Amino acid sequence: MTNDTEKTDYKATLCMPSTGFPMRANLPQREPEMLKRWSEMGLREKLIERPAPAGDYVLHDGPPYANGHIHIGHALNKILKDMVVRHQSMNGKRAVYVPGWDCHGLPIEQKVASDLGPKRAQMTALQVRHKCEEYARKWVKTQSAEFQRLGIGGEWEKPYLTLDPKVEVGILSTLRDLVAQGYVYKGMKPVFWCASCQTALADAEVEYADHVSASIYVKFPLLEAEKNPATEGLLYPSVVIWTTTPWTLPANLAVSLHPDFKYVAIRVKAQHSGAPRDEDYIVARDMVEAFTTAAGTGPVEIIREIAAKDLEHMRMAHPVQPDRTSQIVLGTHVTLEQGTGAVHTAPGHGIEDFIVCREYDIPTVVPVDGAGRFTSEFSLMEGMGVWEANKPIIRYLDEKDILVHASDFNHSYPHCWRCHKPIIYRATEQWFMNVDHKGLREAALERINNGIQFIPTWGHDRIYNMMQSRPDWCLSRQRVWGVPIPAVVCRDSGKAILSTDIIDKFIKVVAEQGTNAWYDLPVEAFIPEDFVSPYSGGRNFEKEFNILDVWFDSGSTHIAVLEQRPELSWPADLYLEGSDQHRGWFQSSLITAMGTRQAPPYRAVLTHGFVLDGKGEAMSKSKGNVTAPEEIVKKYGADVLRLWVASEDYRADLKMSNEIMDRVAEGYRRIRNTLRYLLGNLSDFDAKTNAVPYEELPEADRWILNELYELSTNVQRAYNEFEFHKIYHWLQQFCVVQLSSIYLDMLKDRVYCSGPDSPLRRAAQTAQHAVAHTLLRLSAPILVFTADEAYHYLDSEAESIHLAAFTKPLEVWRQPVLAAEWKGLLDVRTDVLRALEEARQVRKAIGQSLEARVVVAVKEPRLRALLDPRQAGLADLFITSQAEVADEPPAEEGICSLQGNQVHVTVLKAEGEKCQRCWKYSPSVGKDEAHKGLCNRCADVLRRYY
RNA sequence: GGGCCUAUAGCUCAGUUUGGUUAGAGCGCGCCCCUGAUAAGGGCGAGGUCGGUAGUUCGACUCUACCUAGGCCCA
Repeated sequence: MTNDTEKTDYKATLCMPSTGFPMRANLPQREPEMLKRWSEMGLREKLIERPAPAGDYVLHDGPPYANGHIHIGHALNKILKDMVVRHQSMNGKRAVYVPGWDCHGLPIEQKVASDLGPKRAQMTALQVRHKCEEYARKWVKTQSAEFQRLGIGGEWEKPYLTLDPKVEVGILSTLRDLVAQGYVYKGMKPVFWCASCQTALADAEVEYADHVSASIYVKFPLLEAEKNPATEGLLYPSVVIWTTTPWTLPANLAVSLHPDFKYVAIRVKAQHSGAPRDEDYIVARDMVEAFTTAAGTGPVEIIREIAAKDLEHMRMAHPVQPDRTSQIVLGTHVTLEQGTGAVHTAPGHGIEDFIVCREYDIPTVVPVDGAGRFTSEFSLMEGMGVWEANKPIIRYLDEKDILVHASDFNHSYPHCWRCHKPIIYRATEQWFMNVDHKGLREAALERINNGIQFIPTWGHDRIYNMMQSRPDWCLSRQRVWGVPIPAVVCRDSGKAILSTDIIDKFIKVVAEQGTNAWYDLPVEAFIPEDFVSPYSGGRNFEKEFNILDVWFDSGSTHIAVLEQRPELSWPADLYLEGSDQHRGWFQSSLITAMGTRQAPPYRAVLTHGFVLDGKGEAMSKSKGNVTAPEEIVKKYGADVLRLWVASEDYRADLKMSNEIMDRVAEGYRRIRNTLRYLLGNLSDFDAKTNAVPYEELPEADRWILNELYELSTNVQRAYNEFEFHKIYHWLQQFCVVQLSSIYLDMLKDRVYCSGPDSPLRRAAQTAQHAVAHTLLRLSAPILVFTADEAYHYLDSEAESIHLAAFTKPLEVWRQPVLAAEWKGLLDVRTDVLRALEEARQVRKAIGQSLEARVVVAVKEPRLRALLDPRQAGLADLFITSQAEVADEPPAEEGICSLQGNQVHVTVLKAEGEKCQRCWKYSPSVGKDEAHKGLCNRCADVLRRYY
């Protein structure tokens, strides 16, 4: 045959897809180019300026910390936010996204200090603050570029920074409002304290190292034991405690027992004034053996069991403060891991001690000064350092016959990260916010129950439980890098004052000079003219140098940013952060809002999980399983990273691995290629002049439009419900199944062979045009780069897909009856394809399905009603050259036959010769005088169009 | 130790709300076709004791309890 030349000739008469949209995405290179284009065309401005018929949508950005490069969790968070914002924007809302940064706080101060090294000691607070600002701004710049590279759209030129004086004013005015309403008080709280550096330490500044402490068992003799039936009749009864910090005994105010533990009195041979005598010790029943062994008491006898409750409130002689007593309290912090089940409790030196004593209204006593020396509160050893005091205290206990046993004890103990000396726990004065004042806690809980949408819903339980049990908020930090708490001390009375008058004056100064003014200007600059100390009536003040907890900074941004910026509004429609923020930002923002505005700062709270490795374990440097967003962007491109975010269900934790990313990249490729094919088929289509009215579309086109209707409806609903992973799977599946496998495959003959301007081809293009437009819009919030790139090939005059709106699918597209019928047809198709596969793979009788003719045999009326009216179109559906419906399988054997689930299928050789143009077999081939190698359809097409 | 969450094919997800026929999809994998979507496209197929155990029930992936593994936040 002379086919070779002939084939080539006819290929030129086919309408093959043609597009400049590349198959290979090359995203790492192309994406930055698109960012540049968007910036040059002023996409942001256009988005903001265009009319917003549906109103505003405010997603308030939780500020990341301005320290270090962004990690995968940041990327996840920002991409989710971006998808929400873009979706809202395409829904006709004005969704201005103002990114923010948390710029104050210890980690930056620490990093700057370690960069400075020994120089730090010579620098003033102001100089350090300048360095910190410089450092924070550097990382803001870096992270901003990294976020933008991910395609996150936002006000990157004017973000909010918590170090910006405008924001600082907002933070301070939040504090002012709380002070005005009486929420803020000064109280005590135990903190880590380095006596050598004379400073408070944050948890992050503490390192643990081995340390040898004194381990002692001490008797607390019960007073008035005869008056309590529980202890009546015991011999010299005392409660025995165990401690490794003898120096905290002077601060002892109580002994804690666990309310649920069983306690016993044991009879012990003790020494008293140099002579032996029987005494009864009270310890936890389960600790008797451990205690008697460790203390070497010898054999003991259990005299009686005693419930902890029956001992509550009993008084005991104080071991080292003769003019004071101690009392028994109950607390669940008591454990049976070590000791006696009775815990020495000094609220000035332990957080749990502090908490349990607060419940009993026991005041906090701190007999230790900032240098770690005893004050006059412990006159016996006033001026002595706590570490030197251990031995004399033990000796004193022994002399008083209340020491049961003493030994050395080697354990892990907190040390100062800077001077490496052991540190102490010491209660200091701090500013607090009372979360129960004016019923704030109850009001917040009420609003959590009513009026805030939580996505997923269990976010409600989480924040509710936390809000229910959280302690007062410690607002102050003894640091330099932050918003100063403008409190002053009245020199005459020694009392601290936090006054709205002073805060107001400070705010005015901050608006002009920033918060550095607190360090720069004399205290007089902040004292209003007629202000006098409420304690002394004098005007003799000095500044306090505490800064606000950084959580207060970010917890005030709903006021400092949403209320300040004209393009934003209060409250936010949505806060969207990781699930750790139930304790963090969600809560701090809620508290400040309830305190100052009596309402929550957000209408909805969405939380996402954390990014884990392929095995589902947390990423950590030590495990070496960390994936940086930069790596993904370099290897696959930002759109693939975004598609990964969309593909995973963020309500649980998300997994990332090479395999997962390869799968997503594959999914991306399929979507991209499907788009490319659609664009290729539409290259010569002008919707204005070529579109075919819906009523004139062939059934297959109406079917795909129905599928498109379903897709569009479902996807838009999923966007509204923040279910992005469903969108990914639906888009992917639509491209692969409905389009590639079914519709586009069966369309090829019509599109390629019918002739460029034939109604059949124009009809196919009309449907594909709708598909392409819808698909691009639906995917635009996720595939920000790819969707826009493709959009320009679809409509060269359009500026950007991101200025387009989601469109409601046309109601006429919805054809439930047709859809149900086609479901039946496609089931028949499945049977046919299986038969064709047997003909191909087992019988080796055909290659292309066009080489076959199929006979579908079935009697069932339901199926016949489906098939009979469509006989003419079945070959197209099956992509065979011929297809017919019969009552019985044909007499001739054919290539193979198969009883499928729906119908019996016989595969036969196609009738006639192969048309050299459309490759279908037809008896009409050879009949046309002018075109011997063609079927009559192709011959007609050539005459008409070529 | 406490609060909240997760666990369905190698991977990502449906399904479970109101317990009920052979638990679905896409990707990947195996085999095949095509070479007119071609660093593409199509077909067929093999993969799951629904984390484990016990219980409720005529019947459980679905309900209950406990356990295991993992995550976040606390202690």
